Amino acid sequence: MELFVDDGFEGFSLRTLARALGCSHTTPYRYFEGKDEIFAAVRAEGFRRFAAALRRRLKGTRDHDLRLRRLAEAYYTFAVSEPAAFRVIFELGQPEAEAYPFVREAMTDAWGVLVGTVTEAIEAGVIVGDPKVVAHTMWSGIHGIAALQLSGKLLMGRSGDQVLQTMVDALLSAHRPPDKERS
Amino acid sequence: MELFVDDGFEGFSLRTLARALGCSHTTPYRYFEGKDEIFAAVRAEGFRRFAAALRRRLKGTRDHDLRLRRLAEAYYTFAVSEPAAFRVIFELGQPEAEAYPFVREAMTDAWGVLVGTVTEAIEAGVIVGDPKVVAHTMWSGIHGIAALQLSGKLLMGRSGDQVLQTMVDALLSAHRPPDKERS
DNA sequence: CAAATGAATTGACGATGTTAATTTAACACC
DNA sequence: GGTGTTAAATTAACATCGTCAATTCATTTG
Repeated sequence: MELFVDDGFEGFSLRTLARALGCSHTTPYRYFEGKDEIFAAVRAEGFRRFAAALRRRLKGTRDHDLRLRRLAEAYYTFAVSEPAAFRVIFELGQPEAEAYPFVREAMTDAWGVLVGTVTEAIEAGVIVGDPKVVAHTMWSGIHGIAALQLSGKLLMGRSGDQVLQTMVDALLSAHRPPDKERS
Repeated sequence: MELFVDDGFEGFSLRTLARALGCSHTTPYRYFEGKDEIFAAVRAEGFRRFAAALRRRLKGTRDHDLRLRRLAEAYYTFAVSEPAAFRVIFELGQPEAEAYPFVREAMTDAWGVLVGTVTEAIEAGVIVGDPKVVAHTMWSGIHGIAALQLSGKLLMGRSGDQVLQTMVDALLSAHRPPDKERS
């Protein structure tokens, strides 16, 4: 994953990887079937780091509203603090990589954190709606901010925090129960 | 851009392009300085199509609320109906491509449609807030849905429309003026 | 027609992903 | 300790890629 930070995304090569590892350029073929699987392995690792970062930020927080806010914050923070991992995970247009089962597994695990937190908040009555739809809406909102930030299209790169705050407030207030108390 | 649809994103090669054009593999060098500039040209074209699609959908609509909804719809529709162009535009992690002035130009033009429509709606009193922040928030929300849809992570690929509807409703209702009439 | 200029092609170089053949290392067994 | 077997790593080679230099072809100009 370090090679992605240095050489960018396209410039990644097995041979420089092998050079960095101190072995010959075909040694990785003994452990992976080719570049695609190495790619997939890095992707899976990215998903694992992502899920771990989300869970870490959630740990110890009981209040559902705060959990949702912290989840959004962790999502965005992960994107800007580990851009290489975020890119590897969310880069558009590599549908074949998810064919590897261990990538799908790591992906659904990370996704489970997001959808699970939303579902718990709905069950607790903090917000209302179809868990899947609400989860995907919130996730999409945060993801869009992170994605545009990473490609340098968000406010010319400055202060994504304010946009994030606006987004979270809007999404939460739109899904408040009509006129109930939180249990 | 067709080659991106067929061969994916990484598999694009100048030589197959030349083969498809019926010329030799170095002929493009007479018109472009290299692969990067060809890439940038395709990117600029993508931005132009994007801006054109947005303007086309906006044409003839006066009501600001409807304009914002149609803009969001056009954004999403463009992503799913022209995924190759959308990828070329919004793929993460190619900051060097925007160095070409004609790419920046096409990008700021497309961006102007989005920020302009939001600004007009704010000036008309339909929604409130800092134009830049509101525009980026709405854009991010729609963009996130489109991006996740394209990478197959949105509701397992089905029914992004419901998520889009939820998102737009949430973002619009959150920015309504406190208790005023629309002028 | 000759000269000169622009356009297109060929040839070559280093680098990449991948496969096949070859060498090196490690280990059980008589 | 020597032997056969298996795993691991290396070397060699191939097709392809982006790019540059030299060359050929075409077209216009005087």
